[in-house]
Amino acid sequence: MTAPLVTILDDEPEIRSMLADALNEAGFRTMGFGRATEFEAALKTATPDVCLVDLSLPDKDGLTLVHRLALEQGATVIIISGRAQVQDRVTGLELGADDYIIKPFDPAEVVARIRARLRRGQAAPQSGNTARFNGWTAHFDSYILEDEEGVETPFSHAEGEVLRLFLERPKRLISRAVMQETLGGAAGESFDRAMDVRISRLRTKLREDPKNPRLIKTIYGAGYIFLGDVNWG
Amino acid sequence: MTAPLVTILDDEPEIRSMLADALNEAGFRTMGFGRATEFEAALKTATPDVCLVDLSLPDKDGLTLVHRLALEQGATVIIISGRAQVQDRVTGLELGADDYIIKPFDPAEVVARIRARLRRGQAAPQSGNTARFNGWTAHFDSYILEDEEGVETPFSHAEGEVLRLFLERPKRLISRAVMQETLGGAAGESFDRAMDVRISRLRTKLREDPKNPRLIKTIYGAGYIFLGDVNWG
DNA sequence: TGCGGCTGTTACAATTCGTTACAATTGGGA
DNA sequence: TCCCAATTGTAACGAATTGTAACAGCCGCA
Repeated sequence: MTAPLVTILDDEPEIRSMLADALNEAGFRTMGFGRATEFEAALKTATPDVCLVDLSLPDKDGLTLVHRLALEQGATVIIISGRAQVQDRVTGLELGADDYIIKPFDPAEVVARIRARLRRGQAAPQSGNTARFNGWTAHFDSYILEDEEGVETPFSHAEGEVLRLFLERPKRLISRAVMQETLGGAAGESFDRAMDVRISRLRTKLREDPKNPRLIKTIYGAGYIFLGDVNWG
Repeated sequence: MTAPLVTILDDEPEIRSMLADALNEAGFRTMGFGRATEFEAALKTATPDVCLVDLSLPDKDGLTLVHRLALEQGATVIIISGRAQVQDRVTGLELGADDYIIKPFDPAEVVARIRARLRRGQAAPQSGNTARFNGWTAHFDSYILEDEEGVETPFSHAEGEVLRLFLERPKRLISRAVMQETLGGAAGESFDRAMDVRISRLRTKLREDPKNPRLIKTIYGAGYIFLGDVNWG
């Protein structure tokens, strides 16, 4: 599967390259344009998944362009603008933009917002759905745990909740209380043994030696620590 | 069609009423809550289209709640927060929020952003009667499901309803209740097994491995998630 | 009228997951 | 060091949920 394509339409070269760098690093493909006419020409051959558009363009009215993009192309459009008035934002969104980001912005936020848009429809580049650790690969979108040799073991929803919690906080103590709250939600108070059973089942799938756990370590009287080296994405 | 339902979870009554007023005027139905527990109780009977959530709640961690909402309920979640740091916004969005609005905000912008989200959700069915996903092509006008190699399998009306529902809301949890409502209409409570049978038949046509479904995933006790990368058109 | 496809119902099998019971482990104090 | 109570691991059980094969009614059509 190819990485999603993000187009950047902004007349300032520094902003273009800043965005392109951040997006490339996050696993997107990018194309940058300084003028609306160039951009429109490129649209005839490429079909971007997301269009970042600066409203203040030298050669064209940005809002009209956004409107056309949203309406005709059905593309995901995110406006980037120096105009911070509420009225500007409202009209931008009403005209069909999916988001409105104000300059100056942090590239990390732009990436996060693009991912949030893509998550709802098309494929995001493995944004938060896959984690690698100590030879294992956990696929949270397909609920599959993958071996070093590629052997696949499915895991259930409940097991996934526990695993995700561990992978989000590696090498830190996770107290029993925190677990209870994160997982059980409004669960019953007294029957916290369900927690232990979930962990036990997860350990089985991870082929942990009970006497010598390498990944999920129990801290007597406190909670658990996940010891893997986690890499998301 | 009834007006979309927006829930407001914020511990400040003035903010709740300000949002509720603006949203009602814009034609939405609203429900307000001051505590996470009340809100969670209400979720058992109501299915909101959009959830506005303030992160600083008196009785619960807002981020965890957002994560659960997005993951398990499949709801559109918009965070409203006083925390303006980029890192806060990024984590909020990564945890599944669809948008992140910073206090103080203008109600008009909130309305515009909610509309932008809902527009996306409803635009999909309009955009065509053919959908591509993971090597398959579904033709809803001719009731034909097409293989990577062009092999055609007809599907029935009932199967098409389920498939369309999935393709319109990919990668989101679709609760059993929502399915029931969208499909069966005024179906009886006790005979909801028809749902399961429809899904089973659809799975067969999609050649899913029952032990290891890659497209239609069951979430025990909650509903289903369609995992394909959908492209309408 | 008979046939065939579609779809809901039913029944039973499989799965998930919490609960329980009991075994194993830990750590503090006698 | 040994003992004991608290804590944790996990096998086994069972209730709830889900999968699906088989059956039956319905409808359109030749």
